[in-house]
Amino acid sequence: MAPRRSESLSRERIVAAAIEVLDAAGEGGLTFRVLSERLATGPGAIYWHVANKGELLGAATDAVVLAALEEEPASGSPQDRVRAVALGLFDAVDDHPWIAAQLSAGAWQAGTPRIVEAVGRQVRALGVPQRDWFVTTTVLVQYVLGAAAQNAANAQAARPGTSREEMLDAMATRWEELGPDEWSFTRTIGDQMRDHDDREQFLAGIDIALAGIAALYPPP
Amino acid sequence: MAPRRSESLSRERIVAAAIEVLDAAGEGGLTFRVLSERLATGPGAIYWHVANKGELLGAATDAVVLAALEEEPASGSPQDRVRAVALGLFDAVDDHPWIAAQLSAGAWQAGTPRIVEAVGRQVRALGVPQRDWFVTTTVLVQYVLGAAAQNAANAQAARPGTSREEMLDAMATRWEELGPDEWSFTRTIGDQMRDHDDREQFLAGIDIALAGIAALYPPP
DNA sequence: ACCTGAACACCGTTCAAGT
DNA sequence: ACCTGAACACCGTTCAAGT
Repeated sequence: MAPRRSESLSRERIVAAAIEVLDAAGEGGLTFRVLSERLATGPGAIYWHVANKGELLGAATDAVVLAALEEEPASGSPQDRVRAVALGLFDAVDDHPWIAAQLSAGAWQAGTPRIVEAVGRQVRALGVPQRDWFVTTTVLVQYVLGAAAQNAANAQAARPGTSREEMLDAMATRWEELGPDEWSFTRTIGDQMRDHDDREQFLAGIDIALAGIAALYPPP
Repeated sequence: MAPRRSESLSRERIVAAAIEVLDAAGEGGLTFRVLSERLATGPGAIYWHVANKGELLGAATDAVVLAALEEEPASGSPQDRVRAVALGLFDAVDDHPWIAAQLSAGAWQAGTPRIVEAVGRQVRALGVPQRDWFVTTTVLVQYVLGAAAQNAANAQAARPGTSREEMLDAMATRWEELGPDEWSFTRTIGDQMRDHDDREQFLAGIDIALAGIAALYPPP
């Protein structure tokens, strides 16, 4: 059922529709034909408002990231606020897995400064000396975006019909069956991989980074 | 000039040719038609050895990752060996930027266990208690892959004709011109972003993680 | 078993023509 | 200024037919 054309086309309406399509069908499912049908126009019409598919994906990612950052609470310790920003982005990637590729590839797009600002303020509050603000903040942001992206990819990787548990179990079993010498480490962590919780694992990374920052820049 | 068909087709020859095309023309440049022309066959022939484009990209990524890990030295402190593995992957991504998308998306493919093994052995040597081996190793691997991927994306983002310096300078200037209140942090790190070195920045992340591990699991 | 190459069902993007 | 929709130049993938 083609939706009736209530309002005229606009960049915002196009981006909103693109997000719906992406959430429902993934990046491969977003097509100018599908999108224009949903908007009750022709494919060419979209190009009046958006330069190309890449820009459309970028705009959709930005919208999702901005929405995620707005929920960020304005109080708590710097550590807690870093965790809050990180978890907000983690959940956003979880809800919209297609932004993962954009975040790790689209590199420092329009939405990224917001993330930098949100994280950087806590880095400053943590007592990191000014000359290391950029490095420290970037490291945190890179971890958050990179880890969230890889988590989303893992979640997507399951072939339809296979649950997360089945997939983890299969992979853990494969690891446990590796050669004893060449794989002396990997063999032993199969059951930890089977049992782990993605969110906890992600937060453990934040805690390692925060502990490292505290160790390198001890508060007075 | 179409190369003469010296040997018969094989998965290895196809993957090797794919890597050459990818290095020269990027992911968008890899086409079954281009590839088959280079191999002096028809596009259909490739499908006898490779299931589809995704599998081909995965195999190419694996080959590059395995080659990078083989250069890893077998001596040094655990910290230095973590740095060596990390830098090896960083450089591999730098030389073959197209693997970035694979590494952050292809999640735990065939090459990943090797990375886990290489990093995990050092985590073990660092004295991390066994019950935290999986989390700690995964955090390090996620940082390495995520940060390397984002660095590659940044390097690629420059439009042809723009140097890295020009791009960084333009971005730094944009940051410095942001509103004083809303962007009180981001405004101040423009010059650090202008001057930073990608490799050093990447290694700083490793050092923060190692410092965090040392703080959370103090050696006896 | 392995390769050929035409054909299929798509894509993103453009653009003359309309309003 | 904005929209239409046919057309262009591609894709990945399949498959009957060959060797």
